[in-house]
Amino acid sequence: MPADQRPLAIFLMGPTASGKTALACELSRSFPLDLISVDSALVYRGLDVGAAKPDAATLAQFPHRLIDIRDPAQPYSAAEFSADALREMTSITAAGRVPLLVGGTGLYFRALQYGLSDLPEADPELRARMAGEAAQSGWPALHARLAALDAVAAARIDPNDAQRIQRALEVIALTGKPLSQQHRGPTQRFGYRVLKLALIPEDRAALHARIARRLDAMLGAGFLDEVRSLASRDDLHADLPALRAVGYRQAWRHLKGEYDAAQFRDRALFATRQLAKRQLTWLRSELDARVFDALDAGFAVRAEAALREFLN
RNA sequence: GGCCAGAUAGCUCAGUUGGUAGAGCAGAGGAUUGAAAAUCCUCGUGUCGGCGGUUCGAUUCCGUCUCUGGCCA
Repeated sequence: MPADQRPLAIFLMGPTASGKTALACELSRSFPLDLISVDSALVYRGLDVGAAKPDAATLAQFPHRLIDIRDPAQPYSAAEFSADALREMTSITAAGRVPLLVGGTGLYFRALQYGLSDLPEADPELRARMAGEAAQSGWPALHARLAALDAVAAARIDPNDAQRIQRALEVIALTGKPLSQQHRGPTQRFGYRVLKLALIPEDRAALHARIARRLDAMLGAGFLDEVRSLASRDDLHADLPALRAVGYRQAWRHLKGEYDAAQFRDRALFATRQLAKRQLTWLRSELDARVFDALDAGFAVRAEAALREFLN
């Protein structure tokens, strides 16, 4: 069997508040790495403090690609990420360096590595129409319609899962073909030989404590002012993906008077912990990843050793 | 000190005309094809505050004690 000639790439994955950014910067001191962010919230300009975006000084010293590439009024998507990341990886590799993809968005990592089916992008008008219908008759009714058009997809999608029912119907409307009959992803294998590093905190309670400390730090660093300034724009609203991000959604409702300060903090905390849990679920399915305990001192040294071995 | 109202799942509470109890939130696990920090699914035995009494049987009724609110002194 011939040696694997594909260029190298590194994935650094972990839940929120696990220390991914710090490790990525640390590693890029010692190796010829260029960083690409894999994060559905960091793409938006103006989501800084509350999204735990690396600060300007850090970004100046360790540039991350795919941060601040979108206005919050404009939704981004996994498909766009996949194309953008591939393009950045190509350019990094061409420069003789190694891309390090760091982030916590499981679907983005998957879309990048395994591809998505060749499907049409979201159609806002169509979605608005379906949402209006659902408000009248309920999502289970639309699910029933989906069952008639695409039984396989309907069996997989829960009658209450508005988002997936909507997408499945949208694909049929736009292509005339059921979602379940569109094959998934490019058949060729991924163009990079990947080392996956997973930062998984073993001690959940300790992760929760870190999340709480970080939220309080965000609040002290002007998180609410940041959201106030977003709220002052008249082209932004609560249904945009950027403003549904953890913390922002709760801050928005607080500023609208729905939650008092204490409720806001509690709900933001809950939402962040729930995010971390879902991220960990993604990570457990990454069977070929090298796992490091993010809360264990010395994980950086071991990650570095793994990287050195991989790059040589 | 007196009167009244509470005391039930980690939290907020519902309920049992007496047959040992259930919601929301939190938490855990899972799914994940252009919104993914999204969206959805599954998971609830807890001295029903303590001790006595009545009863076949008390978390439920009665007494008493403790604690927490409120009102009156």
